[in-house]
Amino acid sequence: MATCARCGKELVLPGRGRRPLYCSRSCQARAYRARRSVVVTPVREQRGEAGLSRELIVRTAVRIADADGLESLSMRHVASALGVKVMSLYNYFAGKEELIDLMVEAVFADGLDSGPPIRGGWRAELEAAARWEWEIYSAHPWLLEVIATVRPPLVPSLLARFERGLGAFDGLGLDPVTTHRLYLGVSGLVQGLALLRVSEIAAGRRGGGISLSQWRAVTVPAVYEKLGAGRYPRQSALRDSPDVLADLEEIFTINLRIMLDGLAGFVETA
Amino acid sequence: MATCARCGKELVLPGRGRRPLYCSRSCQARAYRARRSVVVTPVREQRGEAGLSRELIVRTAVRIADADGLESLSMRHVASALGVKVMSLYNYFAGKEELIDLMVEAVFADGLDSGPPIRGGWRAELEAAARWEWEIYSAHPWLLEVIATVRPPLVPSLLARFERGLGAFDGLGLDPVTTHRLYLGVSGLVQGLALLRVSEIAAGRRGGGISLSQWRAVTVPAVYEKLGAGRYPRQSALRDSPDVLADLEEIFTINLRIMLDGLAGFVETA
DNA sequence: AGGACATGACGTACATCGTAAGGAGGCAGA
DNA sequence: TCTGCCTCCTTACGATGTACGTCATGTCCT
Repeated sequence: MATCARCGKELVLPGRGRRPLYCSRSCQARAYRARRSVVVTPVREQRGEAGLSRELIVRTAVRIADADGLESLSMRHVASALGVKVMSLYNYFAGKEELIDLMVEAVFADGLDSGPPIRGGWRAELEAAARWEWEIYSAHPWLLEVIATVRPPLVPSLLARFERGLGAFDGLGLDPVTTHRLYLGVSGLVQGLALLRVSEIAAGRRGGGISLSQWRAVTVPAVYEKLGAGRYPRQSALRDSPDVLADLEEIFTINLRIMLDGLAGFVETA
Repeated sequence: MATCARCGKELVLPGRGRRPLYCSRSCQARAYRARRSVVVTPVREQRGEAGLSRELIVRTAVRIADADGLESLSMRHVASALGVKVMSLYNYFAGKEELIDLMVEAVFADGLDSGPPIRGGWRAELEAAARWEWEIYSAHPWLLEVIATVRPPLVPSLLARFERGLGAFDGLGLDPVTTHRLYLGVSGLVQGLALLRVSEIAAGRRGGGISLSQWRAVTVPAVYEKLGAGRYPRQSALRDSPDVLADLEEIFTINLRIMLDGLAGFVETA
């Protein structure tokens, strides 16, 4: 009397080979899913057949996150953008976290190998790395939300970028730990300034249909007013200054220069 | 024939005064809630009566967020920590966003007026402001998540901090726009480096019960391995370096010094 | 004194989220 | 034709934020 290889129920039909037997196709499918663990092998994709694929799903998810922000990146949203039902996505990813990991990987890998390595000494190389990171956060603001809320995305392409950034310090005679610290500083400055853009964009989205400047025009004076006119003279002096979002490139440029100046002093004395 | 002041239905009983009349207690309550708009006036609280209060709720929410992170800050969680049902909280806040605003306000206001203003020139003042911001993000890692995902929290205490920070540049002869840019640079560096801590902590929480170092020990070599041993020599050299989390104070100190050095050069030539 | 209003705690209900569990059926090889 | 591999699907669950309405208190005016 043979039994089902998964649920143990007795089988009416005796098995003919030495393969496992299942009491139903459901039991068989479930055993299959348990067997293949987390890593999905996209077979159809290799054969170039139509239908879903990890890459297609990731591209769609990135497009949604770019346009509407991370908060509207729901599995249902992605699925419906692909004309597919939600649970179909789970044939390609273990869950939303893995999808986001792959989104990060895809974005950081984009253009990774393009162009020759920058020449011109550590300063030019570092500046190039910083500008590249800056532009990625500009194009994909959700990246910083992921970094801030979810995890340090230890994806290969990010490690590659990191490695290239560390390489800027080659030949300066610094020890690895110091190199690491310095590069984290430059990268931190970029990320911190990029946060300005992210939060401004998020604020704009939150304001409903109104533009950012309209939103600011409403709330900022209200806050100032509530606290007394003369209490914040320095910020009041900024009322007619360019909007932070409009001034962002200038802010980035001037502060990157300052940081690199400081670094120059450091490597000279070291 | 009088009508309900809210829903317009005809009333059977004619009104006797000139007050608005309502067709039911529900209509009256709803009109009341609409009338008091967003700002809630906590009357009981003033009288020192027991029960809920905005401040108590905010304190509880901050405690939860400090301990378990922003993602486990749910209204139900806060309510149950207070021994209260969920909807009771909505008598004190328009919604979760307002609660979070007040959490930010409370945290930034804490210790705002303590101590005399720092003397010792712009550099000492800036450094003090940066260190203070750094410590706040250390104590309340969820703050950066709020900044990154939700909104620029234009709460009064934050504006006050900002104003004080801008004040460090007083007397240097810089124009307001430049001052603004420079301060955003220092603050950006602090926030960017603080992101390191936030993401490390989030990663640790994500790993379930295991500690951060255990998690790293598992995943980081796995990533390295998958990509070939010699492909990331500079990061491989860091394998035995102190953990980022352990090294964070050093990373902050050295990079703040570098940034301030760069700033010194800037203000001298300006 | 009596009734209208202010205030706050609560129950119910709903849409949306991630995703676990399992079923239906196309496909390829035996 | 059968069997296992693989994909897509339906159903369902628990958690979330919160709209709406109800009830029980106070408080105050007449």
